[in-house]
Amino acid sequence: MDDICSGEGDDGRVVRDLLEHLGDKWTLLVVGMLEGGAIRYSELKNRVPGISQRMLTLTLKKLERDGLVSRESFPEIPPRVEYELTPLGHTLLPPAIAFAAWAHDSSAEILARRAEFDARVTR
Amino acid sequence: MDDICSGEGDDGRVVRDLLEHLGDKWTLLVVGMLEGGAIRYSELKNRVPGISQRMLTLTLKKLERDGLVSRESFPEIPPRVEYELTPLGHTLLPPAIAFAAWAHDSSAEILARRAEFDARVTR
DNA sequence: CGGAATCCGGAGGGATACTG
DNA sequence: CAGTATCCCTCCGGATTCCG
Repeated sequence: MDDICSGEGDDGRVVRDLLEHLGDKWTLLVVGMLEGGAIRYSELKNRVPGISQRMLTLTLKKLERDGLVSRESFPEIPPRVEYELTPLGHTLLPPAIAFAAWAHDSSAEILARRAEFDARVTR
Repeated sequence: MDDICSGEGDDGRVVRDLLEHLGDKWTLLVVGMLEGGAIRYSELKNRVPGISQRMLTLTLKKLERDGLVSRESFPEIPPRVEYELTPLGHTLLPPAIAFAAWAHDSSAEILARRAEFDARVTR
């Protein structure tokens, strides 16, 4: 398909940028966690195991900047901030889920192939 | 969906690893270029604009190790090496294309939101 | 032609401490 | 609680050179 490939034109560039953009260590995980609806910062942090405050904040800000996630802060004590997928953000869900499903379904075979390959090379 | 999320269990770990694995700078692009069938190293390098020899080699080796790509070298002069998606590799194509299509369709709106956001913050 | 090996700068990202 | 600010270090990945 040309969408993935095309080396020429601004279009290809943008697509590549987005791919790289979403492909970082945390973005897809965070998006996945937002599937269920609005959720607050600390809850998000709990559900994405291993993420640091710094990375969670940066990831959310990036997503907010791109219009994929909306942020609402409630001036209470203690403070509460909720994040939610925007309509645009929701459109990302199907491809992301398809991707995750593929990874889930293929992981066993991939691990097997990997072990096979390593055994062949190590010897 | 649990597939993207689940923090517990080896399963979640593997999926996350694969996501991170495929999410690097070049892997998806290379897979996309292989859609059309077997293709040789230099041709691949031409079609993935901006990739270095090092990264192309590393990416291909990683894909080969995971059983997504097969490598066949022809002992000729000059040497020729062809890469091709394995059946397992082909199963990655649909999700990857869905992803690229999303990026393609959404890029305009994302760029708009980004500009909007930046204007709001910069002021 | 198709790599492998080496060098190297800089971004990515973790840990920690502080603030409103 | 929800961040921000700093430090610091790993390792990704580009450029270059060498080999079969």
